[in-house]
Amino acid sequence: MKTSSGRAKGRPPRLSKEDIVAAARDIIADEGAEQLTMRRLAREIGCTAMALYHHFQSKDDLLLHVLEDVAARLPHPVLPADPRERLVLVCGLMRQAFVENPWVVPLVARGEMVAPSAVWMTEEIIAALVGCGLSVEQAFDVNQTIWYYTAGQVAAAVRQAGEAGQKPAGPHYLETIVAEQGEQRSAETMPYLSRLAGVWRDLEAGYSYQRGLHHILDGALDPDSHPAR
Amino acid sequence: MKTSSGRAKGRPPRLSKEDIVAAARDIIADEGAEQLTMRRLAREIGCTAMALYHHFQSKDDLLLHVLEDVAARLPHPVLPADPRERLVLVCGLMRQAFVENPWVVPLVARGEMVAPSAVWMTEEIIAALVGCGLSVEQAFDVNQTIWYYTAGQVAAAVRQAGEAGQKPAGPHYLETIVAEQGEQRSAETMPYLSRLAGVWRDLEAGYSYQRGLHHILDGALDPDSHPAR
DNA sequence: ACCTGAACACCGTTCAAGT
DNA sequence: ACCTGAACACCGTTCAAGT
Repeated sequence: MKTSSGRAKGRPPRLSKEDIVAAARDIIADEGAEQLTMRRLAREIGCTAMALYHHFQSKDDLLLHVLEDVAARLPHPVLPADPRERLVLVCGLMRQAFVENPWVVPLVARGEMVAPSAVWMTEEIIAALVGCGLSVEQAFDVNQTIWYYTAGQVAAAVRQAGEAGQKPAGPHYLETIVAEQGEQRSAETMPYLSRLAGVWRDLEAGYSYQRGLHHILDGALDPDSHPAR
Repeated sequence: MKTSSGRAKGRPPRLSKEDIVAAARDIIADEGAEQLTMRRLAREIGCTAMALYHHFQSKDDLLLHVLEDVAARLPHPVLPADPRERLVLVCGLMRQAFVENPWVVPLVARGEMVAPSAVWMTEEIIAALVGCGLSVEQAFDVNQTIWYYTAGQVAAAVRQAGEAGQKPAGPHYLETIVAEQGEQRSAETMPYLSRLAGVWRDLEAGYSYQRGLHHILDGALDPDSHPAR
């Protein structure tokens, strides 16, 4: 019942916010966020770029709506009772959501944009941390730590996935550095890195987000690790 | 003795790579990385934008040289003998370097650019982790975890610092959400976040990178946390 | 070899005008 | 109220030409 007062005035809209958001979402999904420009979006919809500004204040405003649209479609499964299991599962869902929507990572990491439909994850994480025996303040702290870790890990994972798409994965920069300054000298100045250079990519591929998360939880849930503040 | 063979041919260069890099570094330091454009840089130096392309393949190539220049100027103090103390100190230096040069965060986090002059930090971290009793493979893993955490934390810290500069720090988005859907309903659907919304910024300001790092180390250096792989 | 001038193919956004 | 057309103020980069 949104027809506020009397009948609608003026020209009836040909474009709806929902349609524009949906079209933007499709372009990002199909061709990546870099391909989403106001002109490109307008071409897809069949209007001029300027018509979009009648529905959204700016491109950022539009992106905020796309973000909320994506967040509203995220899975919200039933969670296990054990708080630590809940924690690992929700963090995994959060990470998965970012991996599948890599364009939101820089926006959300910079803290400029947030989707109301996704805050339940943070609520669950803090609640589960409290369930593990932390105070609310401690839970806030650990939630931050987890978030920073997750954001950084996803950024790196997205990068690797992007690289895998195009090039035949040339030599890692560490190999280049070792090659440039010579193996002899490299082994002296950076013994570990010169050994690891060749297998760096393999080790990277074997990295487990969940294992790292468990390390953080092991350290953060230890009662001794939280002095009175 | 780089004058390879015979005397120099052609027109003597008016611009040097070093001068261009220095000018670019100054612009970024004074006005931020967003202000560095090829045209702006050329104006500063007193040439056309196109002249720059005779010294660098692209803007990215130029940025790579600026990055290396910055990395080469980072402090490299004597480190304590105790491996855990070394770890915390080197990570602090790394974080500090990023906080003081926020423009490198997205570049390095995406893994596209790396400065040879800064790899000693990674070498020290891995060596210290081995000194704490880990295998090289385990040390690699934990180094990744630390790196992800650091990258994410710095990105957030830089954001906050940027916000503090301009606006009088409007309400946090959590407060906005709570206000929009009502305190009553918010307290039901997200009890912890509705309680934390008002003090979120204060808690954020009280977050300690070092404390989070210690949590990670506590968990990761525990012998039980590394099953055979 | 080193640098210039003009141009290409883009951006997000403003603003006056049309229906 | 809704949309168009032209324009503004930018980008990074290419390419032929000058010295």
